[in-house]
Amino acid sequence: MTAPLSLLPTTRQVEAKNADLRELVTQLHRQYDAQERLANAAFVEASQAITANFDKQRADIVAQLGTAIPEAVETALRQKRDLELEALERRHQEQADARKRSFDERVQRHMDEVYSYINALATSATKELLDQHGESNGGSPASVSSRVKRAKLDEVNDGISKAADLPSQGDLANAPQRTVTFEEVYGAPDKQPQHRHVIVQYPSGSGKFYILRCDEHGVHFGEHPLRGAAKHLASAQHGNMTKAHATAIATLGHLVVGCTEALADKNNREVIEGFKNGSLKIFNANNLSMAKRAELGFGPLDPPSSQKTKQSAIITNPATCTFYVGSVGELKCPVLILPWGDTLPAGIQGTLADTGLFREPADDRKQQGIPKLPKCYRYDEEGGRVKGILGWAKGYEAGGPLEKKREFPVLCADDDDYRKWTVGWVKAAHLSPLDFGDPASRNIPFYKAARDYFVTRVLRQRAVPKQQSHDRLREGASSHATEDIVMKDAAAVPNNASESSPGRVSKCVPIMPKPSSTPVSVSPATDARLIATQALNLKTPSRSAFTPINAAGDAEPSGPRAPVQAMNPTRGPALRQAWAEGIGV
DNA sequence: GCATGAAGGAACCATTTATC
DNA sequence: GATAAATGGTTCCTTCATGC
Repeated sequence: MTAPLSLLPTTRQVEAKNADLRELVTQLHRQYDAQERLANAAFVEASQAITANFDKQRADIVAQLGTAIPEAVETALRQKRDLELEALERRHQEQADARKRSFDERVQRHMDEVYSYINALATSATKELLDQHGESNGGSPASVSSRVKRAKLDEVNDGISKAADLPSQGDLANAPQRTVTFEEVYGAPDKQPQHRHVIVQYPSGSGKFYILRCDEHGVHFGEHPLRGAAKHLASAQHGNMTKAHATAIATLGHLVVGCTEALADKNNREVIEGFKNGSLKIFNANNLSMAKRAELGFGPLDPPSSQKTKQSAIITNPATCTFYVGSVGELKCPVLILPWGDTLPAGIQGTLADTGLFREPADDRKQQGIPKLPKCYRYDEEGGRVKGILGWAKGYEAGGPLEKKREFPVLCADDDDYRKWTVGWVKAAHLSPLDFGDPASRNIPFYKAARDYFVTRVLRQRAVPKQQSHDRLREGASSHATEDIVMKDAAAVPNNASESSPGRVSKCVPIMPKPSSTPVSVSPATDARLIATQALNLKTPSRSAFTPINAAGDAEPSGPRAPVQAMNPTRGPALRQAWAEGIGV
C-alpha cells in the first residue's frame, strides 16, 4: 500500500495548479463580463445621444425657421443620424469581437500551459508507480491491485480533467471549475451574501461541499438545489441536458472551500428556515421581465425551440422604400417599408402622418377599428395629435432588449391595383426579404403588382432629384391622373355619407387615386387632404376610402371590399383576420 | 430479498408574454 | 384588464441499479 501513496504529492501538485487555473479563469470571466456590461451601457448611451442630437437639431431648425422643416434638410439630418448610428454599431461590434477573441486566447493559453504541466506530472507519476510494482511483482502490471491503481490514476486524471475541462469521463465529470469560500456562502458580520444557498455534499460522505447556481441565466435554487439544478439543465436553456446530479455538480456546482459537515448543516438550517418563513427569496432571473433582465445584465430568454429559426432571421432594421414579404403563417404579401417622414421616396406624395396611421391617442381607436400605435416609437405630438415619429422608444433602440419587437409602417401590396393598397404596421418578426430577381418570389401573391410599383414609382423617385419628384407628381396631376398617389389623411377627412358603416373606420387606410382636377397646393400634406376630400366626393369605384377591409367575418360591410374579393376569391375573412393579427392593422 | 440512491416522468404552480 | 399559452422550477412518484 506504500506505492499508491507515493502519488499523493503529485495529486496535490495537480490540484494546486488546477486551483490556480480556476481562480485565474474566474478572474478573467469577471473582467470580461464587466467589460461587456460597460461597453453595452456605453453603446446604448451613445445611440441615445445620437438620436437626441438629431431631435435637437431638428427642433432648433424648426424654431429658427418658424415653419415646417424643409424636406431636404430633414432628409439630410436623418441620413446623418443613420450613418452615425451605423458607424457606432459597427464599432461596437468590432470592439466586442476583439474583446471576445482576446478573452478566449488568454483562457486557452493558460489552460494549455496547465494541461501540459499536469500531463507531464501524470505521466511521470504513473511511470513511477508502474515501475515500483514491476520490481516487486516480476514486472507484471497485471499483478497490481487494479482497484488501488484505478483509484490513484483516477486521482491524477481527475486533476487533468479539471484543467482540461473534459467532463465526459465518468466520475471526472464531477469536477467543478469554480470555487467559493464558506464565508462567501454563509456571510460575514460585515458582508452578507447577495443570495443564500443550500450547501450539498456530493458525493454523499465525500467531504466535498457545493452550492449550485447558474450564473449564465441568473438562476438560484431552493431547498433541493441538486434536483433543481438538474431540472434546470434539462430545460431548453441548456439544450435539454441530462438530469444526472453529477452533471449538475460539474456544470453548476461551486466547490465551497473551508466547509465542513457541521458548517453546512448550520448554513442549511438557516437558509431553509428563511425559505420557509419568507425572509429569504430564491432569485431566478428567468422570472423577470425582459427589460429587467437586460437592466441586470442578463441576456434575453432563449426563445422556444420552435421559434429559434424564425427569430434568428428577424429583420429589425429594414431598409425604407424597399419591398419585403410580410408573412402570417402561410399567408404572404409584399409590403413596402415606408419612411418615417416624407413618403415621396416610396412613391407616395405626402408624409407618413398623411396616411392616417397616426390618430389622436385620446380618441377611441379600438372602437373605430384603428390599431393602437406601436409602443416601439417615441412620437412627435402636438396638442394630443401625433405628427410623426421621433425615434425608438426605450428598449427598442439598436441592441435593446425589445429590438426584435419593433413594428414598421408599411404599404401592403394586397391587391393587383396599387391604388387599392392599404397602409398599416407590420411586426419585425413577420418580415422576410423579397428578391424580385428570385423566381421563387413569383409565387408570392401580388408579386407582379409590387414589382411594377417598385420599378415605376420607387425607382423613378430615386432617379430624379427630390424637388423634381414633387413637381413631377404635382404636374402629373394632369397627365398621369390615375397613376399618381397621394395619401388620404383619415384623421382629417370626415366620414363620407356614402360610407356603408358610418363611424367604423378602417384599420388600414387605403391609398387613393389622385383626380385630374386636383389643384396644386403648397404643402404636400394639405394637398393630400384636399385631394382625398375631393376624392371622396367623386364617383369612385364601389370601394370607399374607409372600407374596413380587415374586419373579420360577417361584420364586414359587403359593398366596398367586394371588388377585391371578386378579383381574389381566395381572400376570405380568415385571411383578413390573419392579416389583422399579423400585421397589426 | 431488501434498502438505498439516482434518473426520469408527470403534475402542479408561478411567471411572462401574446392576444383580445 | 382578462385570458390563454408557453416556459421553467419544485415536488412527488416510479423504475432501475447497486450494495449488503
